[in-house]
Amino acid sequence: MGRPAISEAEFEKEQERIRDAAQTLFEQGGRDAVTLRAISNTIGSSAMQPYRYFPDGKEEILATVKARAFDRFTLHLSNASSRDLGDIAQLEAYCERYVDFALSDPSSFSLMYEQKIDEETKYPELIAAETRARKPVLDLIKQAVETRNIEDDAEKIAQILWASVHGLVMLHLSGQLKPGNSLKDLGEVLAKTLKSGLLSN
Amino acid sequence: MGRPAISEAEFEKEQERIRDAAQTLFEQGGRDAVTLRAISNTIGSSAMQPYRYFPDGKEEILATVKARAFDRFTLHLSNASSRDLGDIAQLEAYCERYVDFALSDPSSFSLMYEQKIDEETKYPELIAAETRARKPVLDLIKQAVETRNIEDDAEKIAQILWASVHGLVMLHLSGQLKPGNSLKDLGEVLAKTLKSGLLSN
DNA sequence: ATTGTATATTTTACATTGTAAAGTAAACTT
DNA sequence: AAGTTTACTTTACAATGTAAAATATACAAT
Repeated sequence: MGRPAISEAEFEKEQERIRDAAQTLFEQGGRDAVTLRAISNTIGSSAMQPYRYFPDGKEEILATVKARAFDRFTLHLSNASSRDLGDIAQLEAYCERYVDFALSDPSSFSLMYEQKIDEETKYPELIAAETRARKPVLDLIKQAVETRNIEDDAEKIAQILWASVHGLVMLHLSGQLKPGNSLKDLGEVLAKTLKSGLLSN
Repeated sequence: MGRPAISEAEFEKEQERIRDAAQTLFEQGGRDAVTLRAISNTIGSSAMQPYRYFPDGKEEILATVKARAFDRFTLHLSNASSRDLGDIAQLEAYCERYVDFALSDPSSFSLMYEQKIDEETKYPELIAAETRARKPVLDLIKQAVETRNIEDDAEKIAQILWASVHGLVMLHLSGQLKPGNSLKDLGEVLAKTLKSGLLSN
């Protein structure tokens, strides 16, 4: 009795339409362009419609856009692994890919790493997506650490490598690197320094 | 002829009251608590009053709050330099101070490094303030590079050191470091790695 | 067929925000 | 006393997120 509830598949399809709309708006006009009215306008519905599919409203919608950006990031990074390279060369390739992504889609990158308090606990999917992105690098490092008898914890090494590149990119994106030194140059110096630092243990 | 214009000193005093109000609001309730009505309420004026002293409105007011946060950061870092320590030990002290600051006032730190497009060109004072914070570290590194005949560019080294610590802290603040490894531990591994990497050249 | 009811969607309404524009007050000169 | 310039307030408005109410829809039961 009553109007039939839509199927789960349809529900998810509708979620996807909303997320697509939000993402397009984000790409075209940045964060501020993502409003519920703009989204609903795009999908041809009332302003309240998105709430049916994302009860938390705008915050939740943006979280899914973020998660998707992380997925693109993961994919982009995974293209860096060429099995025929040595582990160090592979790590360097990851580093380059990381920078590539941030430069090719800086607004997505900024969105991914913007800091909303407690968002990570509210949307664990975000943390999961970020972890997925980092995993290949971690695995590679674990393997390298084993091969080379490096004494440090592989996980810690992975995190500091990731964090170093991350910091470089973040400072670049917020315009706080000295203009003279390109990101590429600095990345090379960083890679060289970390490499010799790790191998000399 | 006409009501007398207030003196420059008074103008700046009024700016300071507004900035103080904004800063207090920020400290107590985060970014969202900083509204023009809350500010004007605090200083006992109409909502439009702040515009007299900051024509660009909210954005400009927040930029001054940011700049002041950078100044506090600079001060905090400057307390790290003990002349009786070696250069490496001093660098490690800076690193520790950096982390300290971010952990003791994470919301200010986030504000300082949040990414508003084109803000740096609109408010060059912000970039200047960030440069001031970094300068002691840069000087120290320049000196160390000279002393030790390291071949790399001191400026580049300074930037990658700064960026590495920055990245570590940023990831920590956005909850994206594995919970197991404390920031302190990772900072030590990072410091050790960079140190041996730089000195082995 | 009509009525009832559960679900889906829209309409309406409201509080909050930044800020433009118009209005008012104050203090000086003439 | 009148005029003018500066400081400040009041009013007004558009945009936004979203709660609450209203409506539409599609089935079941009678």
